Amino acid sequence: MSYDHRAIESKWQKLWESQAIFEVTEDPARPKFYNVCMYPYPSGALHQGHIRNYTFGDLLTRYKTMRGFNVLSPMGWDSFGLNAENAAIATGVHPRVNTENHIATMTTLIKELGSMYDWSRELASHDPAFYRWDQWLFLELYDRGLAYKGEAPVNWCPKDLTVLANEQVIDGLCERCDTPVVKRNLAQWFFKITEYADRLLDDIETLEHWPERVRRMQRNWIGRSEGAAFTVEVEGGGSFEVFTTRPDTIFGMTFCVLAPEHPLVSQLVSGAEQEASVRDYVEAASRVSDIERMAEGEKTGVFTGAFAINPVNGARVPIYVAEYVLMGYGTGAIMAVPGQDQRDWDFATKYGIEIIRTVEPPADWEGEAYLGDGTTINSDFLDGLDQTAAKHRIIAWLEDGGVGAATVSFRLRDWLISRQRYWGCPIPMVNCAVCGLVPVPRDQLPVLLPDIEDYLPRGMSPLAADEEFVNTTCPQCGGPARRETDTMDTFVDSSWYYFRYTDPHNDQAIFDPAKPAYWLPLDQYIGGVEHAVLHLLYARFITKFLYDIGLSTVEEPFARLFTQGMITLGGSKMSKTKGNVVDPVSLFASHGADALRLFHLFMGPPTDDAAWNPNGVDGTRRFLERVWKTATGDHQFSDRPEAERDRELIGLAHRTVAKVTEDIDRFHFNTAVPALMILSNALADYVETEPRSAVFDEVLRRLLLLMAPMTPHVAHELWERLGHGSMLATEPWPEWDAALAITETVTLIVQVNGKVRDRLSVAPDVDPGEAERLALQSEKARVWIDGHEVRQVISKPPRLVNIVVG
RNA sequence: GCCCGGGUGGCGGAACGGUAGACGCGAGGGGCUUAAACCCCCUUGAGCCGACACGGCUCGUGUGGGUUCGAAACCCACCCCGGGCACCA
Repeated sequence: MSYDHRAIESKWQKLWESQAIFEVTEDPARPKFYNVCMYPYPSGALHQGHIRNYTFGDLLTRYKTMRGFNVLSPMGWDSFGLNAENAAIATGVHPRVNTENHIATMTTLIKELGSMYDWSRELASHDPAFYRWDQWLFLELYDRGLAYKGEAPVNWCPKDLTVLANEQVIDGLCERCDTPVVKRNLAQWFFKITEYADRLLDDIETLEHWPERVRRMQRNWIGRSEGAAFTVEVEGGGSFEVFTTRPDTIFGMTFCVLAPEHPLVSQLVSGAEQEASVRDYVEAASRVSDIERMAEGEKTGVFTGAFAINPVNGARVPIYVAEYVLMGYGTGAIMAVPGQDQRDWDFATKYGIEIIRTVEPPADWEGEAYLGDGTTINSDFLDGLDQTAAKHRIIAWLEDGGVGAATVSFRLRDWLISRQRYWGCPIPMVNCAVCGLVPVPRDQLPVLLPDIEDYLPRGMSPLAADEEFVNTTCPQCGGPARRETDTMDTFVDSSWYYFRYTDPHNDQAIFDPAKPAYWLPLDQYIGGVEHAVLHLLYARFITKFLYDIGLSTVEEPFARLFTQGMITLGGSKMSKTKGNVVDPVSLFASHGADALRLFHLFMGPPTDDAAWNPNGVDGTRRFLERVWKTATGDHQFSDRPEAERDRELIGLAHRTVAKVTEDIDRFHFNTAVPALMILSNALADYVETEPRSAVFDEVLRRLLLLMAPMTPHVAHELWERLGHGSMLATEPWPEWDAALAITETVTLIVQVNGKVRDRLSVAPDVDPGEAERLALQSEKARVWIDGHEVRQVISKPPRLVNIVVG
């Protein structure tokens, strides 16, 4: 190999760092560009996904810097969380020790990639200087009723012995350990994200530079549905609320269903002959995990013995308890309309319940429940109306009678933030026997996470065993009190860390609002698509909250979101469990960081999953070798018609600048790289022997400028060796001249009936008549034209002439 | 079931409705070398015609239709792969 990547990479990494090129402050004179790669969990290893992420991010940092932006690109650590704690349980080493070792290792590796950050702003969520403000944020939410403790059926992972947010349950399984999740009634801390549901949904429309896929996933997740809620009286006393999206079908309600967890159930059956069977059913339902519930194909349920009164016509209908109604959605109770709902149809059929159609199905309808539009029937004063009119009419009727109202239901639940685990941010609350729940005063923050010996989860936070931590005095009455021992979900940390980057060392406030006022929103946020609904939704929520309390000038934190694809090998995601990991760090040693970076840019569209090619980095290294050889060789220029050849090469250089610029701007890195290869190959062909020419120097200069953000070490080294005194990283990005970018000749395609029959070389500005004449004269085309009538000639000079013959 | 993406050589992938397969990997052949590696050159969608060579023809972007002078791209139907959501009332 002709260049020593180890030597030049470490040389330039040191220079960039010592010259603090990527350390920035607010500068109103320049346009800002706030660029963040999602901060990593410090696992201790750098995998290909990280490399891909940071290569894209660094490319942008460097590119935007060259384009004159004031670029902030910080780095930090998502350093709380279950992984470190589980590792601690396995090894006995304190999570802090492990975490901090991992951070040190990963910092070194990230620097070896040549990826540049403003390290003066580094933060870590396990640092009390950071999590102190998690606690402060919690108190702000608490003061406004947006953080609350409530008993609710929660997702419980029996293996990790902790609760999970809805978003952390995948197909009924714990997202970390794939254990089936069960429901438990527990007192837990929640953030009231549902209060923001409408704004979170509506503002998705403003996120025009987000991938449509992520926007759709968030819309889905929030799951807004419009309908009506109304009260159903129970015969003999009592009532319950139901929610429906189809109030127009109310006359078809032939039974009602309560969720097994519905609070009215036990009251309804108390003393009834059905009491035992209903209690058995509810008991059985509570024992199975959601995944088992879903696996049940057939709907099951049990009659309560009670009857409800349909408010619209006084009909007496049976009340059932059935698993297919979920306590977690709507009101946990439904009016069942088997004629217009397939689930209700199935249930009614199984239990012999009456079915009334209230919407006229099409004449040829052979299905069961009819969900489509039609004329309303069997519905008294709604008869003859279409669905929209019927909905309006019935809602007005419900409202007039004080029975119900139009309402909106969300699939989104409040965000459950408490975790019964050790390695997280303590919740800053105390329980006083006299005063109840009392917030820790802000001047007593942070509530420090104590060092403990035993992190084994026992269904309560390990902190509960630390008497010294737990026992405290009540901030209100001074009497004895006990601290909250749950810690916060790590997604609380990540929902605001990008604010903290703008003022990372502030020990008086979470940040000075003037700082994010300058930097936010993020101009680019880059990370994996797996965060589409978790982190990205929570972060939007917290930003809106910070906006509401006057700390943020923006309601949406991420102006542009880029979600990168995964790296796959042998058809599946690279992962330790699959055993198909290619360690990127060994490639630093063998091929160098530049070659690895370039391959990540080259391997395919950045949004798509990309298959790892074991020989790919060989290829990009070969390219860099050729550039090196071309740039450093002693060249002679042979006799040739110089002017024309020079113009061609200059033209290509200008076209390449245009193409690479455009491709970077639209994140098409995989097509920018080939453009560089073509230019460098042309340059290599151009040189034969010495001495250098001005054209060669100019084209090479441009090539190195274009390479600077992609393969910064090689580009900087060659830049220096060619005698440029400046630092390449701060050189302005090259411009291009459209006049020079023009080619001498272009290929004119001659088609006959749409088939290519000849290719002619013409001037780029050839006029339409001339192009047509040349095409019609083409001998190769004449073979296909002669003997036929020319019916039409489509002339699109200078690229194409299509001759239509009959 | 509903909602999205996507199907192009041996592989990753290019291609404003206008030369399909850029660029790279791999493979084959040749050169360099005592030899190998590196490196350099040539070939590389399929089939066929022609032949010293230049060349030429037909087919070809999941399948079947359609629109168009012209379709990988636009429209309709279907098949397959990937993802998201899902007893959501």
